[in-house]
Formats: sequence, C-alpha cells, structure tokens
Amino acid sequence: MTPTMARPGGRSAKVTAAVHRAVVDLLAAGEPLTVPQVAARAGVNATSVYRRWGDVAGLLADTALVRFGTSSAVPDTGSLRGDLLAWGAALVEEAGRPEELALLRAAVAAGPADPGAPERVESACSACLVGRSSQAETILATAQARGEQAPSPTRVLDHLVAPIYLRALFGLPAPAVEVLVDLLVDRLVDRLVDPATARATSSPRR
Amino acid sequence: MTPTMARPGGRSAKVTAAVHRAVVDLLAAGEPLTVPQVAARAGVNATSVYRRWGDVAGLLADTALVRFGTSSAVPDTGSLRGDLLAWGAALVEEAGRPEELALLRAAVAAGPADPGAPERVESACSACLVGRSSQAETILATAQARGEQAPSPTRVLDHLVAPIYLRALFGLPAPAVEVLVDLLVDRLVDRLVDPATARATSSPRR
DNA sequence: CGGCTAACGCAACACCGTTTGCGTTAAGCT
DNA sequence: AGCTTAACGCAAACGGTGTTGCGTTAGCCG
Repeated sequence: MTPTMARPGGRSAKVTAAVHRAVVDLLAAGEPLTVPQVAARAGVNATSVYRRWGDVAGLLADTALVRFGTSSAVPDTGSLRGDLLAWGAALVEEAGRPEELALLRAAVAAGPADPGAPERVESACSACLVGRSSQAETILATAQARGEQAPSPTRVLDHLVAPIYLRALFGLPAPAVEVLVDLLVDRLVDRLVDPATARATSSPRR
Repeated sequence: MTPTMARPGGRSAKVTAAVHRAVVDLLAAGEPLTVPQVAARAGVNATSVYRRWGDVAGLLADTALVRFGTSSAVPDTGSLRGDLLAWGAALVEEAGRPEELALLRAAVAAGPADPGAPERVESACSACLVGRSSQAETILATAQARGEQAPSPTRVLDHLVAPIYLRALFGLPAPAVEVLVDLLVDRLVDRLVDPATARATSSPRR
C-alpha cells in the first residue's frame, strides 16, 4: 500500500505521513484510536482514511509496518557480545516508549491476519518480528564474518527478543523492567554468547 | 467482582458463567467482541453486562482473570526437568487453543491498566502472568525440596514462558510453532536445567 | 412467612462510527 | 499546455453501540 502506489505524488504521500503521525500521537496519548479521531488530527477527511486503510486494524497494520519494518542500522561495536548488548538495550528502550509499546500491543491484538481481510499488506505483528529477525541475522552474519561462533537467529529471538517484548507487553511489575534493564540484558547476552559461563554466575534461586 | 459479590445467589452466578462462556465462545469463533453480541449469546440483557463490567475491556479482564488466574495443578513427574517439560508442553498446547490465544491477545491489548478505570480488578495480562509465575514457583520449590538445583522463577519466565507466549502472540510462520514444539520445549528446558549441556547440542548457525 | 433490596429485563433514546454518492483537486503522461 | 483519472473533500443517511429511567424478579434476612 504505502510502498507501491499507483500515484505516489506529493499529495498522497503527505496524507500518508500525516495519518501515520496522527496514529502514533494518539497512541502515545493513550486515547482510544478511532478513524475519525485520526483523520481529524491528521487534517484529512475520515472518508479518505476509510478508503485507503479500510478500518482501524488496517491502519495500525500499515503504521506498524513502516515503524518496525524499516530495518534501521544495527550497532557495530566490533564484537558479537557488544552488538547484541547494544541492540538489546535499544530494544528495551524502544519497547519502553509509549508509542512503540502501544503500536506493539495493537499489532498483537490485531493478530496475524484477520480472516475477513482478503489479502492486505503483511500483518503488523509478523512484520515487526521479521524486522527484528533480519536485524538479528545481520548482527550474527557480521559476527560470523569476524570468525566468532554465533548462535542461530531463532535462539536470539527466543532468549533475547522474547523476554524483552513479553515484559514490555505484559507490563511486569516495576522493579524488573525499570531498574535492572541493563543487568537483565547483560545476563541474557552472556548466556547467549557463551552458555557455559552462565553456570558460574547463576545464583541458586533466592 | 466475581470473588466478593454482595449477593452471590444462584442467579448472578448463572449470569456470570453464561457471559464468561459467551466471551470465550465468541473469541474462539474469531468474531468481533461487542457487549450486545456477548449478551445475546449468553441469553442475558445487554444492560446487565454494561452495569456489571462497564465495557468490553472490563469484561475481558474479568474473563481472563478467572481463566488464567485460577492456579491449576502443576505436573509432578519426579524431576525438575520432567516437570518443566510437561508444564511447557501444556503451555504450548494452551497457547495454541483459539480461545486462550484470543484471550491472551485481548489481555495484552487492554494493557496493564487503563487510566480511565478507577480501581477495577487486577489487570488481565498481569493476572495471567502472575498465575504462571506462581505455578513456576511451585515447580521450583518442589524441585528444591527434592534437593535439585533450581533456577530462579524469573529465568523460567524469561526463557521458557516468554518464547512460548511470544511465538503464540505474534503467530510466527508455521514451521517453528507447529512442527517443532516438542523439540523446542525440550531444548529450552535442557538449557534451563543445565546450561552447560547446551553448548554440545547447539548447532553453529545454519 | 413477609419485607427489603440488589440485580436483572425492557424500551426508548442519544451518540458515534461507518458507508455511500457526487463534485473537486491535482498528479502523471503525451 | 491539455487530457485523463486516481485520490481527496463534502454532506447526508444508515446501523449499531452505549446510556438512562422505570418496572419486575428473586436472593437474603428478620
């Protein structure tokens, strides 16, 4: 939709940008997201939003797509451990921002694909995840090119992305998420890079 | 709300049960969840639903609360590895059922606590997670009572619950979730119980 | 057994999201 | 520059959600 449009002139692009910005703004404000609200804040007519995105789910899917799908640059610190640590910290920081968190929640709520939708753009949540996955693959490929032994992308997703996202999504009680983010990420990365070292530093529960 | 009601007579209980059942049924059917729909399917008047639960969010929160909050029995196979494996498999199976998955999605979408809600019952998503956490603590305490070295509940939540739930929530492309669930859980549990063995079985990426 | 009251059912209403038809603007192309 | 048409704005009408007031049912208690 956004990528290949029949007439990507300045007008449609302006509308798209304004609507996307309105979506994230309303999401960050915590207000209920409705098409008329978005349209009013974007300065466009609600009819245009309905025609281009159909409903709120499609609107969220597209917004999440451009927000998470665009593979931003991954850190390059010179070592796999440093890269994963910096990347994980960035994920934690990002998942903590209200807009991204709300977008993530909305993407999850929308589900992989509504049966009613014929063949819209890729679903929002899968788009978000494949974006992260490609970033992880880039980091791992770089590490492998350096000669380092790298885990599989699946392990990174399961053991690094999953805890961070789940904690953010479920709003775990403050102490874990707020105070110990650095430590958490550090310990996760340690176990990822070299599982054997985890045994030495692991505490015997409580 | 459900726990301490001023008049827990048979009528209110019937209404509560019927509404809860209607919610999970509609959720499983994938149809959009609205108060009138739920009320119609439950055979009660929509007004009653509005009065007792306020809106859809409150309804979902209460439903998720009784669905996930009730700490069901945890497996007791005689070893920590066996317990975690059985428990993880049960989690995968549960997260795969349409009703539970939809309820989980809805709970995440509702967020930890809407600012508009004064002091309703505990939020749905946190309720779900603390239920799991208490189950994990039970398993770990049992293992510790046996003399086994057990990881912290946080590690179990981060490395076992988080991957399972995230994969379910984001609807990862079929192969990972559908085919290799047993293997996945098995490998996760292996790493949890004895991280050192993970190195031997880990593949060098691709 | 009889009163009290919380909880429910019913009906009418107000509000908002969504759809539809038509006129207008402006991007793309020759 | 002029034509074509995709995309947008406008306004009216529709349908369903959420609200309110009142009458009724049925648990709980003296």
